[in-house]
Amino acid sequence: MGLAERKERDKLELKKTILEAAQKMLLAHGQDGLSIRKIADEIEYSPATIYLYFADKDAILHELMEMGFGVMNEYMKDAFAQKDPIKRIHSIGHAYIRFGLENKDWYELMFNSDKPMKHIEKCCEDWDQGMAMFASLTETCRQAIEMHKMENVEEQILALQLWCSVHGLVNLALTERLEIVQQNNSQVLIEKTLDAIIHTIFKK
Amino acid sequence: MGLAERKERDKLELKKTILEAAQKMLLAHGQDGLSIRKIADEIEYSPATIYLYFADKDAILHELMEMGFGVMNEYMKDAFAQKDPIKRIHSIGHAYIRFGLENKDWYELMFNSDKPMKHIEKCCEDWDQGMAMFASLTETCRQAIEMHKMENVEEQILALQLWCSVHGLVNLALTERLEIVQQNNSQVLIEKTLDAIIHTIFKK
DNA sequence: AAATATAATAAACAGTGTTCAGTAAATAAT
DNA sequence: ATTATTTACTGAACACTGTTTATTATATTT
Repeated sequence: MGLAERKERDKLELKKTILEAAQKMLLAHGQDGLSIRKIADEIEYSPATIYLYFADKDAILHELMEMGFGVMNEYMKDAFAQKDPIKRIHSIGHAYIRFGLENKDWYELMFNSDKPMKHIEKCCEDWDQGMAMFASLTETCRQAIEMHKMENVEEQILALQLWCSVHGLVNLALTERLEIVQQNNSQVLIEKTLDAIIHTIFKK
Repeated sequence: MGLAERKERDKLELKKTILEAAQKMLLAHGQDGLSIRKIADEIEYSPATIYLYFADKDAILHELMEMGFGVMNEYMKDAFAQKDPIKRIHSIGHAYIRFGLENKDWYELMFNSDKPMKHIEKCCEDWDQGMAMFASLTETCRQAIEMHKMENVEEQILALQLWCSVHGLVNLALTERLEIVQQNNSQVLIEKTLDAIIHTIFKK
């Protein structure tokens, strides 16, 4: 059955080509500049062909989202490797923010857009990479709580507290709300705020 | 010149009618379901007419955003009236989150969408209501810092720390990221996280 | 009554996601 | 080798979107 297999490979091949064109467009023109017709144009197929490989646009955005987590993991690798849990939290925060600011379109897809989530609902899938990342953060928080002998602190709540802070910070920055409210150098402002967040939690 | 004035009034009248139809659509079907052609249909004018009253769709979304701040102010009124600055911060946080969760489409427009911001840039206007709200929060932080004799805490940074936390929390909830990561009752989770944020900052 | 200014629009342009009937080519069965 | 069937693909249409422009109808001035 070598023939059937080659066929299968060819199908995957075109699917990959579509996704590559989609990624190129996302990075060049953002989610708004990403259209199925333009993808079709780019890969020199008709728009209808794309629907033989993806259920709809949401499905494409979902796959792009998964690719985005791949990019993010690169940013987070070193941070998660840190031994000391509190230093690790600091590094994770920094890496998270840096990823967000440097990859607006990936970030949008992974943490804001409802379109990949719609696909997840439709197909009864999971937001598994997001869940995995949060689980890792929660585990780091557990270690930090243990190490610092913090009382009455739930690891889940602490993890969420950290996540929503950096998530909010990144979003305010990406949507131009920060620089309008405060003319200061945004980069420095963000840095100082992240430091403040972590310091207030783990102050000695 | 009573006639010219009546004309002027009539122009404002139709502008108001357009905005009312737009608001109705926003609340019924969200920003995606809000189209100029549907507004035109609703008010029984041609789409082109709307462009005699608004430069483009961004201008309409910007006016809606301003209306959104009106709605939000209702939510915040009691909170800002609190005497004790720390209780006030708590109340503001609660009111902010409640507003966000109960008014997804307003919130989106005010704090996430780039379209009203594009209009602000184009017309060299200000995000004045957003700035005013942040200024009030900053002033409350100044009072809290003074009262608690907190050292090495900048009011601006503290205000931003609070804002980005609740902003992040609201966004995670509105985009369905919360309930996926954590199956617990989201409402309770949010409540506990807000309490934790404020407790870690102002712990005795 | 004629000239002018105002208000509204029909129609077009260029784009979007998506569906479906139909075609051409490759494979399978006879 | 010829026919039948499956597979891969597409043209064209549908129902939308924001926006512009030339034109028309109405109202106001002269």
